[in-house]
Amino acid sequence: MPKVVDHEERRRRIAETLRRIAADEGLEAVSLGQVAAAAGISKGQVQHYFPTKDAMLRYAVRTLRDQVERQVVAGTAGAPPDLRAVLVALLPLDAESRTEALVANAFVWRAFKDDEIAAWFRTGYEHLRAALAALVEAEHSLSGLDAAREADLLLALTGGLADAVLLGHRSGEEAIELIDLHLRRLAG
Amino acid sequence: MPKVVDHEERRRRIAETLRRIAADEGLEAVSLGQVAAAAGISKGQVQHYFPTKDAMLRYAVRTLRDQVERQVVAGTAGAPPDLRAVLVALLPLDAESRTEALVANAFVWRAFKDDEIAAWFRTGYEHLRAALAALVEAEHSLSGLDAAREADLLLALTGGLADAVLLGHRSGEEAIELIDLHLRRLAG
DNA sequence: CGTTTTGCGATACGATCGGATTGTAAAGAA
DNA sequence: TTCTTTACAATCCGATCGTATCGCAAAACG
Repeated sequence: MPKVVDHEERRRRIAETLRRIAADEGLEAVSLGQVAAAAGISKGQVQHYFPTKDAMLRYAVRTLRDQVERQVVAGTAGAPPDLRAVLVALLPLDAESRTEALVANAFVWRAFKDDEIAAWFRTGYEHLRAALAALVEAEHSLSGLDAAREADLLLALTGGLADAVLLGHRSGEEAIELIDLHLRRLAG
Repeated sequence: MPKVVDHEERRRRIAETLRRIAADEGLEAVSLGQVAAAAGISKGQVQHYFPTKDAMLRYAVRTLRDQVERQVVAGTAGAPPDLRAVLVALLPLDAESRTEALVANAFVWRAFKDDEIAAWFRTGYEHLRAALAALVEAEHSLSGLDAAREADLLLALTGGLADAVLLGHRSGEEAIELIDLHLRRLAG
């Protein structure tokens, strides 16, 4: 065998390039040639690591979810689990999370045609839902509330705010204020 | 001059076909050939009414917004202006509004690359925001609230719920229940 | 009636797509 | 060393894309 290479590392680098293109120019700008050129490698090499374009897209989605989860964990690290901090961490406030949100949104609508991508988004949604419900339950100021239902509400609200921020309809500060307004009302 | 034709009517028919394809198979499946074939006309005729593909897409967005506004008005017609009814009308509950929501979502991300489309979405958002604020203000059970802020909250919440319903994460009934939960809390 | 204008079908063009094929250099295995 | 396998580059293929162009029939206008 020739050069010993870390296959997973190559795939990760290609997927990162793919996501950068998807965030910058849209998912429809993602092609084998574009990805290869942007990654500084040949089309053949891309094909060597991904049998088809769909496989490449699926891999990019899979590793994106890992990245988002890491981002949320990092955004709330050090402190005790705090409901507000998690919600704020879900907003696209810095360039990095903005890129992630853009890519996620670009991929979401592929889920309608690709069951595997749909499954990734569904489990991601369920994880987040469960985590939020647990945080609601743990918050002493929110005792007496239906945690699952409030988690659904918070998830929808934060998702809508994230879209509004992403599209420039609201600023990040406004979104945080609205989250605080809602939480204040929850607490009584 | 030959056959007297209603240009606007032709364009409307083409735009409708385009939106149907976008909803069924995604925006990337929209091509001149596909639209022409689905509309039962020739590629040349499509070109005759739209100089470029972008012009066609922009027209489709413009008329979509009119359609959505008509839908919301129709969904709340006859009755006095009712905040809850408007919010529910924004959810993709039937096949028609589901298609509209799908198309709108497919187009939203084009707004990043097309300032004209971005402007259409922005004004649509502002209209909706103003309308909701007026309804909040009019609702006697909600007196004493910051109408503009509550409208933002409601818009984000409903938007997030609409996405969740569209993606199959929540059912329409669940979404309505969550809206009611929020409204009940608003009312005190 | 003839001229001009318009609606629109047909087709050609160059670019780009995803994917398949082929060639080749490098490096362990024999 | 020789053989085999792997990493990857280069190129080709057929399909499809958006757009441009050509041609012609129909109809209002002189």
